[in-house]
Amino acid sequence: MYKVIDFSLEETLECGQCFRFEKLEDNKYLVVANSKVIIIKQEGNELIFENIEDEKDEKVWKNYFDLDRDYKKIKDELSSTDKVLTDAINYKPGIRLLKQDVWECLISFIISQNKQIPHIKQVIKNISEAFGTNIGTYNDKVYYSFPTIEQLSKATEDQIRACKAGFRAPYIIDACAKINSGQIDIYNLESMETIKAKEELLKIKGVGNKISDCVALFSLSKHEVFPTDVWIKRVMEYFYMKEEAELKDIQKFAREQFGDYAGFAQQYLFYYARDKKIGKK
DNA sequence: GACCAGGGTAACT
DNA sequence: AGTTACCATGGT
Repeated sequence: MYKVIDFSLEETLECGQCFRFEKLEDNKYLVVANSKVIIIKQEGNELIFENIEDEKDEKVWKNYFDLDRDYKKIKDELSSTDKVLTDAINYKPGIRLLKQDVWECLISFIISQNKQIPHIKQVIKNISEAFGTNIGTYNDKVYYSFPTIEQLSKATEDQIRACKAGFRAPYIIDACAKINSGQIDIYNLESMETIKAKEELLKIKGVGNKISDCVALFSLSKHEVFPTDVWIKRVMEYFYMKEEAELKDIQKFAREQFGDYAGFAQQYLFYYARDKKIGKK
């Protein structure tokens, strides 16, 4: 059990950064990550892990939920920049940026392109069931870990297509080939400069600016990047640019406006825009 | 049935 | 170097 502040389990899981969770009840979730299934619930400012084994495990999940970071400081600093962002922060003040595994995060966001979140979750589940490891049962349902690099590298393009990945299947094959061969060392990216890490990720087919930004933010702790998807584009044009803007101009603006915490700002704005359907018609 | 989704590639000017 | 069709699949 932990005391948590500036944290909402629901907001953190539902804000679109991760895909392997199920809502069991209000403020109670099943999460699949770190090759484990955990049941976690929040009661006020208490966070309760129902099936955690030892202290080492606790550390892993504390790290996963980014519980040691001072979010009040981040939110205060971001709130001082402008009113729009203040509104977005106050709308979902309990969001935290998860620390996700870089391999799973990369493949997940390759799958995400041009897809809605429920579909993304389904395809990742299909792939895990097809190639991952049985990691336990809950409510008579069997859960599978996200496949390792080795496991997924055994898959054929047709098998991945069968998981409903569609045209993204060859991209996943390419990622497996480049990573399993050692050509790209994704577990070394965190120690690199953001630009260098992105360069490496961009070598993979189907990985462009947005997906590499998501990996950088959600698993490499590169908190200054500003992943710009359709929703972020809309919210930025609607509130800040006041006209249609190009990707590079939006990202440049965001870095100047939000500074080194641009990635956090992005996540508050994303949830806000998507929930309120900002700029959509 | 048209349109869109946490985009990116390749084939065009 | 800048635009544009197209890529599978499911929801609205």
